[in-house]
Amino acid sequence: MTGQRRVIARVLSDADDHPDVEELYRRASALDSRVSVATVYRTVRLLEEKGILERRDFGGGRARYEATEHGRHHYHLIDVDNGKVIEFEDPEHEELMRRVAERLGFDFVSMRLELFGKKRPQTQQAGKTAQAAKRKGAAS
Amino acid sequence: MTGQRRVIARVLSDADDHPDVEELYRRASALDSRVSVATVYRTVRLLEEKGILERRDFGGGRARYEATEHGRHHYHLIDVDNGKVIEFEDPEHEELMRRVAERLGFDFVSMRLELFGKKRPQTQQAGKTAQAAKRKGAAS
DNA sequence: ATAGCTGCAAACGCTTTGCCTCGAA
DNA sequence: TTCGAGGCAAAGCGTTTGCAGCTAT
Repeated sequence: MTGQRRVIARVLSDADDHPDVEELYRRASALDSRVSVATVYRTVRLLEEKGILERRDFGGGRARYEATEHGRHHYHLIDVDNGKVIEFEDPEHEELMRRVAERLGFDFVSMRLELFGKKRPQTQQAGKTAQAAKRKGAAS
Repeated sequence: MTGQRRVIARVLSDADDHPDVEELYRRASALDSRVSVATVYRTVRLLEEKGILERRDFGGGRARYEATEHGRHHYHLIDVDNGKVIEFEDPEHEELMRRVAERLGFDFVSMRLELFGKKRPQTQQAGKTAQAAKRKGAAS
């Protein structure tokens, strides 16, 4: 394992948001200026194949990544005004979809679910989820 | 309105599947060899802006289109083995997601839901939905 | 006649890849 | 020393666009 791969892996495991390749490249470059975008692409693909990382597509043309969560799945709510991503759980959901697939004569393989919303301005009791999201830069 | 736009519009309204631009171009060319891909792209974008058409992204890099349905929404189950798309309804779903958004302090704007599955081989009682899907070529 | 549409090919944005060098083991 | 990893730049892919000519109205 080389230095650049180590750096990229570190950036990825440190990230608690959903960076795209450009952002990963930026963060990795800050730690070690020798990394190139090509290596970020290659590393990210490698880690995805190993199941360590998951590629997400929130629209907007670029892939975004997050560490694979073993256990509870979560879904994403994208703020249409600023692209920020809020994670949420919905335990019943997968079971529901599993039944739908079954009803259609299919075995459930996976699903993709994204919610798009606008922050409700009036009631400010959004809770810590929104607060946590607010801390990061644009498009977490 | 020119001939090529008419042809493309016709191909689109005739389609009961989810063609991508390449496929639309193929079908339109068969009716009128004067159409170009650029025009297909332009027309499809135009119709989407007018709300007549909806762009879908089922993964695989290319956009796919279907006529806007006024009224009941539907979702898509993609057969991972051959890319075929089966539509299904789930009336409660949107209401469910609307509540999730609300709980997070957001107004629901839209959602994206895709199911990926493998056709179950044993029980052959899949029903007409699967039958209907079977009639079309690859990737409906 | 004229505003708008079309075809063609070039340009674009993201991602991949060929090739040759470099570095880890 | 050897073989995989990395850098760079070119290529690839779907999509968009500039430009000049053509077409409905």
